[in-house]
Amino acid sequence: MKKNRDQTTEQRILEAAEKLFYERGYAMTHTTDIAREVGCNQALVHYYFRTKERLFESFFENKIKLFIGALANSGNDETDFESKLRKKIEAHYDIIRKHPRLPFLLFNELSTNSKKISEYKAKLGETPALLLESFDRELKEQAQKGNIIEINALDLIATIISLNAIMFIAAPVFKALSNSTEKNYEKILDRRKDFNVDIVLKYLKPIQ
Amino acid sequence: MKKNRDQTTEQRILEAAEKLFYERGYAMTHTTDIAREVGCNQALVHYYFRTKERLFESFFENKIKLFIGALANSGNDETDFESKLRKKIEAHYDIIRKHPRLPFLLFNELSTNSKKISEYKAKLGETPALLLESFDRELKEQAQKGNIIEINALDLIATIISLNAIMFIAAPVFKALSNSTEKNYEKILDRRKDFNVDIVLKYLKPIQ
DNA sequence: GCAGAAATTAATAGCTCTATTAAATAAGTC
DNA sequence: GACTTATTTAATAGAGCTATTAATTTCTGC
Repeated sequence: MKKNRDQTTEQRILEAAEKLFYERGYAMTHTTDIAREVGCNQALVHYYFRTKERLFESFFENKIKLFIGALANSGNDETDFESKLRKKIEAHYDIIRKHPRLPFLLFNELSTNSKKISEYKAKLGETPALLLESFDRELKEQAQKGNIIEINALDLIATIISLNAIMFIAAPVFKALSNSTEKNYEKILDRRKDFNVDIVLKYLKPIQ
Repeated sequence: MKKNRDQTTEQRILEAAEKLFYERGYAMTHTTDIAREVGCNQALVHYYFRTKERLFESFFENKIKLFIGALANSGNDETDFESKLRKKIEAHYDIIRKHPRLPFLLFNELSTNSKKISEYKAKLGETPALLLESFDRELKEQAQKGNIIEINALDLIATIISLNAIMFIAAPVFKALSNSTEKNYEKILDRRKDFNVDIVLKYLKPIQ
């Protein structure tokens, strides 16, 4: 246990946990596995994080922020609404591509653990609701200007998230279905980003 | 253990398992829980299904067929391509609404268990690939006729599946985010079916 | 280099879960 | 009703998991 690749043991445990939680989810990842992955004693995992639950929380919160942040914070410097939206979709897609198992884990934890929803709701307070409202207003404005059709924020966000996540959530299925090698599938993923932007923007475009 | 509501014990076990597997997934559902749900001894679960794994398989296969079948078999009697596609999307959406946890479970099992992919690939043989090919041909035909833009089958299927699944996969999040009561969310789900048809058909429509 | 703090390990208690086995009960069958 | 088979239960082996504790090693400042 001295492979000190410039990382503290705590960091290495967190990383190993991250990897395994992504791969197998919470229930199927054991502190024993994490220790084995790191190459340390299993008690050490508990020494640093006390419980498996806390360890999980440690990385889960960051990931949620990453996921939401991509949509909320990207493209806000664009003046043109279409460019702004495009940037948001692309940034969100890029984050997911970097963390392909993230959407899945996110939906999983938030839907099997209904406590967590209320926890995060309490923790985040009014912020999400306010963001949603302000996005709703923006969409209404843009619709009145005739730039887009009428749509509510939730529908649009759901659409973006689903389109961006699907190729990763269902990757094994699609890979098998299309007889894709890893490289081939990477190409499919490249294309898909533009596809998603196109489908959203085309839907929003008022009939000419 | 004599509440014989016209069902065999085996069926009742399978149903209880179904319910719990949907709610909690494979790992978090225990044969003990299933027995408690049924109101029988835990050993009985093993008596009928031998292992938890086999019990899981027993219902999982049916569900996969349900999911794929909705897309593959609906609307095929329509002559008009657009109507056909509309029917497929709607049927698929309806199945998911009836089994809201199905997409999630499906993606989960197929992505954590890469063995299963090859298993199903072996079991289903060429059928999926052939279906995909024939759908690809049909899309090319329709594109040549000028009825739709060019698109490959995988992209289209991925789009439909993702749009149809998102409101269910992310239901707890969206419910919390929109401050929806159960009834309110049902209304959102009603609307969403048409929304999904619209967004797909609008994307496919050639620019006029 | 030594005392005290931090990091790490070995060992294990205490649970929980799956699966099996043997015994008990219920349900046919002739 | 006796015999056979099917269903159900109680008990438990055996494995694996989390978390804790106490002991050991490594590090740090003086």
